[in-house]
Amino acid sequence: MSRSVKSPQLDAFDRKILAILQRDNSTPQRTIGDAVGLSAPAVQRRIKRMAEEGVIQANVAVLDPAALGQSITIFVEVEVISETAKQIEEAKSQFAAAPEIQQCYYVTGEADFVLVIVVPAMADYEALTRRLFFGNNNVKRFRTFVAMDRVKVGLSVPVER
Amino acid sequence: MSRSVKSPQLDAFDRKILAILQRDNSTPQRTIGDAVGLSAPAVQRRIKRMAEEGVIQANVAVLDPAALGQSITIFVEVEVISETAKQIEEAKSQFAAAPEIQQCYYVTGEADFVLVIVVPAMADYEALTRRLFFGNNNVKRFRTFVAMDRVKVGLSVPVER
DNA sequence: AATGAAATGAGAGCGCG
DNA sequence: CGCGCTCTCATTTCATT
Repeated sequence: MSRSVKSPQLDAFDRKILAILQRDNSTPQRTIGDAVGLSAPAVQRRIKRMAEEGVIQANVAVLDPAALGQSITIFVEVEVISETAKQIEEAKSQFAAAPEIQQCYYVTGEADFVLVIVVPAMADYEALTRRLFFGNNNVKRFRTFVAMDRVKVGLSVPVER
Repeated sequence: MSRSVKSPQLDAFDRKILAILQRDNSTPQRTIGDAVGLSAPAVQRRIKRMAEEGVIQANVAVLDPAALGQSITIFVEVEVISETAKQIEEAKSQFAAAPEIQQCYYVTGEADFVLVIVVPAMADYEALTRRLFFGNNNVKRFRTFVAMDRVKVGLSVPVER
């Protein structure tokens, strides 16, 4: 469920702060203040407010998948047979529950779902397909794309107006 | 360029720490220590080491695209005409440079690139396609999938063995 | 109503055993 | 690796515009 809680009213200061935090959230508030032209407490209040409003959703460490033995990134388009609300919800929760699935989008177009998957080896992906796709009789078809290069990876949002 | 600097030798403590930081990197070291069974300084040393090794690549804030007026997420498969090294590199740097493109992967399969794009409105996506795809005569074809629901979004890597 | 300066407190960083 | 200290930085208070 996507919840946009409030009407966030972001001014130019807020956007500059977000641009910095999005790149490195360990930046001291003092440093941020110098960069945007505010004092540290002012920066702190704005950050707190935006966290409460949900503009800042989380503060996370970005890890190197390869270092964790998860070196293969795979894209999958999934097409389902029946698109009843119940079955779509079922598919959503099933995909969301799989730890190998980093991202899952419900989409329009020639496919119904797009998945981004990270696994240690192709054998693991094969096992996953058996469990998730072949083991689900509502899956009509799926197409696999194996990533050879992660050209650009991130969840960064353009902040400028 | 993907740089795996070292052979990181991660033990069970490291993995537990990473699992926590990946969810919330503002967690106090003391709290992490209690959770994994180590003292705060030990946790700190491990975090520092993993940051230096590149296992921890960045510490970032995750923002709500909708709150920033970027409410549409789009998935695109791009197929190119000529796949010479030079032209692939050219396409990579072009895609990497566009701020609307959150993620770009070079893939095997029926497409050559997969893109994840975030824009304020469809008109912006249309403008982007004109610039990036129709304006590039090495692009043979592209298929668009508009996200209706972001079921699962993240860059989380499975940490368990 | 939001800011900045100064005081307080929590947590990170570092040397020690 | 854990214990202690120190010091930076986050957080609160308060006067100000």
